[in-house]
Amino acid sequence: MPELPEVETMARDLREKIPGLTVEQVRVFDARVLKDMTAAHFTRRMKGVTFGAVRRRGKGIIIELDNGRFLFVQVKMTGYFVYGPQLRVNQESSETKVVFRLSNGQYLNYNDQRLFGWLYYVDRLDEVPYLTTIGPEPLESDFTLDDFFERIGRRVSPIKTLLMDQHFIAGIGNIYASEILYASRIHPQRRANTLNQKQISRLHRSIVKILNEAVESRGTSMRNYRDSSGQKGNFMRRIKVYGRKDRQCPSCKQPIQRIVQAQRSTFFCNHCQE
DNA sequence: AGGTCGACCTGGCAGC
DNA sequence: TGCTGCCAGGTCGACC
Repeated sequence: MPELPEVETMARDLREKIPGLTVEQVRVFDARVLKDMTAAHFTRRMKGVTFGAVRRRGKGIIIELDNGRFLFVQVKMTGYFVYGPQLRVNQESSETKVVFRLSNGQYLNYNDQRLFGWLYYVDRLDEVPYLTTIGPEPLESDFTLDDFFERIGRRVSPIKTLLMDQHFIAGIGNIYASEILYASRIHPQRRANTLNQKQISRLHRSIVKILNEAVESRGTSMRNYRDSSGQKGNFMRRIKVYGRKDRQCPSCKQPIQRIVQAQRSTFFCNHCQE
């Protein structure tokens, strides 16, 4: 899915567009995206509600509602929003699962090809297990080197796997884990507790730098990802290793390697990363 | 406690 | 042209 930078882009786009707008009509095309709720129930709850503040936590989008409730969205691998005028029926994407008609005459579609994503309608955010268990936000001030250093030293799992563990740190997924480790010159199979102080410091700096740059670029579009206007993210151009097996390392010109860790592809340079 | 693996889904693409 | 198998920005729960 969309990782932190892509979800941040989605949240920022929604924040520009939907606060203050009221839901006039809801159409559910596939109720499998609704968490613990039938289409009828969801429609009844959402109709007449006005959207409030929008924010991101980890890879989730939190939308406040004027009735004190929340819409929480986990887009997982292929979920995304489309905002704009109504599409004619035969132009509507087969990926469109839920459509909200808004009080300004515009439409907000939730699309999701693989149906892994979820829309939660909840009374309180602590009803969402994901939100109560995920780790620190890497772009917030409480993501300090001291704390990171202290926690990383207690973990024995390979560093790539650990970076993707949302309980350890929120928001990093498969693309940025590879990119961050390349920038840090750390081998993805290194056990977390074997990293020295210098490496941990480089890793901490790279996490913040890469994620910030990717947010500035409105994310990465390898395949499916699009923003709510249908545009691709621009960080693709700055990808150094992800998806580039057998291509040259930008630094040493050796071929990029692909391995599988925890059932996910990892890309790295065996020469530059140790 | 912490790690690994299958399950949840659809669709694009390479190879035969 | 099929067909098969592999691959895909994620997370949860069952198992060791």
